[in-house]
Amino acid sequence: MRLLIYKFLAEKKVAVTLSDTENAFVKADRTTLYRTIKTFVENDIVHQIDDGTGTIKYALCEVGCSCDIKTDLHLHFYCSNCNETVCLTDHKIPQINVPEGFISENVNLVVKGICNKCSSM
Amino acid sequence: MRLLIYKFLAEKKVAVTLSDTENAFVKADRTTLYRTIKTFVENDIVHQIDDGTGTIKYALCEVGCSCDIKTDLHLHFYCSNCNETVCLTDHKIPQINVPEGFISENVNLVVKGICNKCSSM
DNA sequence: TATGTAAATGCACTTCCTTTGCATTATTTT
DNA sequence: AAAATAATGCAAAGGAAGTGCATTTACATA
Repeated sequence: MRLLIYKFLAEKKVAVTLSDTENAFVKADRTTLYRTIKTFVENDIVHQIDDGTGTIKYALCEVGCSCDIKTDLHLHFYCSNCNETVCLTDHKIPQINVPEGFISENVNLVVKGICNKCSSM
Repeated sequence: MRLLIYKFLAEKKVAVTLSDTENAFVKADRTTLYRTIKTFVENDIVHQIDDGTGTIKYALCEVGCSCDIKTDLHLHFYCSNCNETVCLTDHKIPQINVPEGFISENVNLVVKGICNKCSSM
């Protein structure tokens, strides 16, 4: 099961929701998928993305990704046309300055707009 | 009613959820608050913040804010200790480069960590 | 091979939040 | 004052995340 889900995520180029996975695996129960992905997340195999749509999306981490805040934070692009979220893994998040007293532990950067596929149509 | 809600938002220094507002106005109905805030959002009086907690938060726009992508996008800081989200209006979001073909319309940047209040305790 | 233990699965249910439909009440306009 | 428009409240729907428990499957070891 886990292998199947892993494969599914690997084939998808975009981040998927739990429902997406559910639709892909009609036979399996929602809970199984939920917990499997949760296991993946806990083991840094996939990362969660909150793209502002209200539903969490998941995507495989890059090869060699350690989910480390300093090196592995890339930005995500949410297309408001096709509703897909892609990982722009080559685009690391720039250094963000926070005021005195604030300690930053994590950064989430989502760019919303039209993706390359939709803009070329 | 709208004036009251506006005042409430103005007094709050942090972004609030719908529930927060609900607790502040026990007499008013949830729907009224919801719709009022929605109206505010549509008229660029407040902006929505998705800080990754799963519940949308709202905060007044700055004076003179036109919710314009080029000038008014500031970053938000979510404190994982006190669960509060503050607008760092002085910290504009840096220029984000997206690949060829992508058209960016909006940028959402949330830094997660410990806020100044909590770090000094 | 039998069997005991741990992990994985499925079902049902709960909870939380957002959103909408509809009837009622208030407010404005003519 | 009557008509039109807007605002409110109640109820309920809808979506999604998460949990408890029982059952099944897999695995290791005696």
